[in-house]
Amino acid sequence: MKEHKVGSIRLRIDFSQPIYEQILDQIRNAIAKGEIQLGEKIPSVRQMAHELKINPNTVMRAYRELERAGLTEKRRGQGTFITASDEYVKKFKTKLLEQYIDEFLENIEGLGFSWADVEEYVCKAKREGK
Amino acid sequence: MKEHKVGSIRLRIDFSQPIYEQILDQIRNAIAKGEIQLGEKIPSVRQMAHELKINPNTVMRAYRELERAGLTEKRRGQGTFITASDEYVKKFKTKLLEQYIDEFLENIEGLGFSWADVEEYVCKAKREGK
DNA sequence: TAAGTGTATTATATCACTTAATACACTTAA
DNA sequence: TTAAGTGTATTAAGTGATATAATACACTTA
Repeated sequence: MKEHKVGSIRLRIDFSQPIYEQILDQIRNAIAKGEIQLGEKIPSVRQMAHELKINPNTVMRAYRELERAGLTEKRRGQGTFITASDEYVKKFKTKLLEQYIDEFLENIEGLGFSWADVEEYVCKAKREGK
Repeated sequence: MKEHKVGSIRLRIDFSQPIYEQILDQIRNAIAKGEIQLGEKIPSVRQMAHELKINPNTVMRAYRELERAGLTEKRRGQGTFITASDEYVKKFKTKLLEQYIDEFLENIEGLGFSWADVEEYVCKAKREGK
């Protein structure tokens, strides 16, 4: 449960999930939230590995997935950069939201709650969360 | 992605998750949905293992977790039974719902959508889902 | 007593994840 | 040209979770 700041990126790594997945998720979310500027260079594989005290291969895997998602672009000898498309990030955020919603609806489906019940609990959770 | 019917329980087992977790989740949900009667005897470890063509130890693990969650009660020489408390199931369902809601809110937090936006997408997903 | 329960143990196999060491290709700046 | 810093690739090994296998024990019921 350590909190690191690598470059402009805040990362919380624990043992709940694979490390590469945590890095992937958190950078992805940071992009969606606008915490990382479009076009910005993110820390190199080696620097990230060094600061998080993990293996470069693990960072590599996270970065590879980021590129597969179309969120970053790598330039040999220069580094890894956030894909500079506002439009794409917007689409990506929407896709993320819809994915989370589908997952949520699937989870609660058949639990026997009316939608009014669900809404009430959501409101309660929102009040308590903040 | 095979569909089995063991006793009164429908089970879909695939390779997306650990087998014991799928059994656990699906029996838990079946209880919450009322698809399994309270007090009912569920298939024995051996029968379940035989029908799903998996190892008894794997079934055991699922059943152990079910008991840890307070949903079942085992009687040596007799079998495993659903805990006969309507009240407890009700509490359990509420806890499940709240857990799913928390997870959902945490996921979408900071994506930059207003709550009105989220509600709109939820409505859309509900229409398309059914 | 026999058959059917849950339980426990030990051993083995497989896979995902992670680390480690090393080498190569490319870019930039001194 | 050279050195340092990039991403990339490969091979090997270690670890833990998951699953299987074989076997034995304790209990309940018919």
